Amino acid sequence: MAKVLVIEDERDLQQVLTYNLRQAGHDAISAERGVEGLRLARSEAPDLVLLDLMLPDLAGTEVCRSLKEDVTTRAIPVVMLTARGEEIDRVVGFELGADDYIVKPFSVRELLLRIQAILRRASAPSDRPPAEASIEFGCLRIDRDAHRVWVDEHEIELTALEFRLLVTLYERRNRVQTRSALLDDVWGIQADITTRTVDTHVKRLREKLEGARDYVETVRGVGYRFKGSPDEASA
Amino acid sequence: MAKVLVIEDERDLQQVLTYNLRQAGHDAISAERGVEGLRLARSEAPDLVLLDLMLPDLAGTEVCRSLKEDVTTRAIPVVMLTARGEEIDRVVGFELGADDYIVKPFSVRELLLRIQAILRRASAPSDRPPAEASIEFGCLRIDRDAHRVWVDEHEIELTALEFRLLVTLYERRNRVQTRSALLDDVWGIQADITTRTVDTHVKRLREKLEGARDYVETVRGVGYRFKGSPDEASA
DNA sequence: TGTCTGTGTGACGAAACGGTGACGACGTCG
DNA sequence: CGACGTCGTCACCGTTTCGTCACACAGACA
Repeated sequence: MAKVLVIEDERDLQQVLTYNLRQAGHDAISAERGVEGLRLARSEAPDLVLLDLMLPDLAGTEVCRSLKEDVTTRAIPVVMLTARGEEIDRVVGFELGADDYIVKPFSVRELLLRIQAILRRASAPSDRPPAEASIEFGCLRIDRDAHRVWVDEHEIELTALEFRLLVTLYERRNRVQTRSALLDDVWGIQADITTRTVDTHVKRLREKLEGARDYVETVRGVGYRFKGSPDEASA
Repeated sequence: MAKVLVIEDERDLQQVLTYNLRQAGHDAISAERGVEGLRLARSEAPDLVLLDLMLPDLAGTEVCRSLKEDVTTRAIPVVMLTARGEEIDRVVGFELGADDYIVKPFSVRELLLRIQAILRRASAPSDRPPAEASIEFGCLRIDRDAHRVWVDEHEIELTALEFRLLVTLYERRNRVQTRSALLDDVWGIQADITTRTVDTHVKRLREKLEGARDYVETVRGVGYRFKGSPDEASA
């Protein structure tokens, strides 16, 4: 399906990862050190990189930065692995350009799902316009780059989390997102969060959305859905 | 019906299981230890493995892992049995590749129902196209992603349960679904539900379906059936 | 036609679900 | 250090949804 480069020094974990990736039909290659990983990333042109943050030589963050600085590897999605102890601020990971972020111990199943999602997002940029930087939707305007949102020409202040929640819902408009799907996509996979937390943040988001609050619909017993415009819905 | 391998060291429980499996028309073989179980799994090619998590020699988790690593046994569905005390995180079970998961004490009937469901799922994965996201059928339109349903261009509001019931019936259109089959597929695995409950929900569904209500037919003495279009029916 | 079994229907109590406000933990910044 | 902002969790409450029951009704069969 796709070629995945695993950069991970712990042998056991590396084995588990490559094994499961191959099980899932992927092509897996691996490196134990950062420099080797960078080399492979350039020569093998993987579709995705799984990167441990703790490596013997280079810090994972450095590897990530390098990957994102190099023109030949810049476009490759990076998924970071971090132990629970070393919890970086999630934002730092995304700042470095990581596309996703997983805290150990994680479930292999969930990891694979995430990889699928990222590959899908990366591989099919054609059927869905590759994330517009600026979104205009009814009375709502979102500037992704600037992380700013306006409702009826008047700016509202969202936290980073609320912003991600809004954008995620918007990107999947007209599709119900279950709470766990949202936890995956917005929070980043950590299952140690109550699903009710999603509700709370939806509430906070709605409050701030004021006149645009009705775009976020509740689907009882299932999850939440961003209401697309009528014509889009029927399309 | 199917060949089931029971790997369970407690004699009593093993007896009960094999007895009931045979009662239900299955072919049951059993092992008391993990290694023996693995051997039988390879030589007997069962259709399903019932695996206790607590075994005298190997841990059930190890057995499961081995089953899933071996090419010849990989495809066999595994159902895990665990005592309530040893509650594993459910995710761990699925990580190991278990297909289902039952906590003791369980009702034999429930176990059998689960086994049925898994066998049904495993036996016919290919004959049916992977579920269309949008369904158009006569005056009925179903959008699975959005969880919305229209009858004659006019949207109707279904509860989550009603939606699942409708989709399930539709997916198996032209085939009668017994009440217990529906309980399995729509309700999940709550065996503690009266079959009459199905009737009630069919009634509620029909009410909301208005002009499309006749798609849901009653087959007296058997169950319910979604009436496919005439040409499909004869196909 | 009468009986018997199986299904439709309406009502009711219990449980589940989601919205909401409050609280404490944590990190940041002045 | 204290004030502030953000986030995760919890408890409460109104509403919806669900499961069950009793009874009416319909089809099968003699």
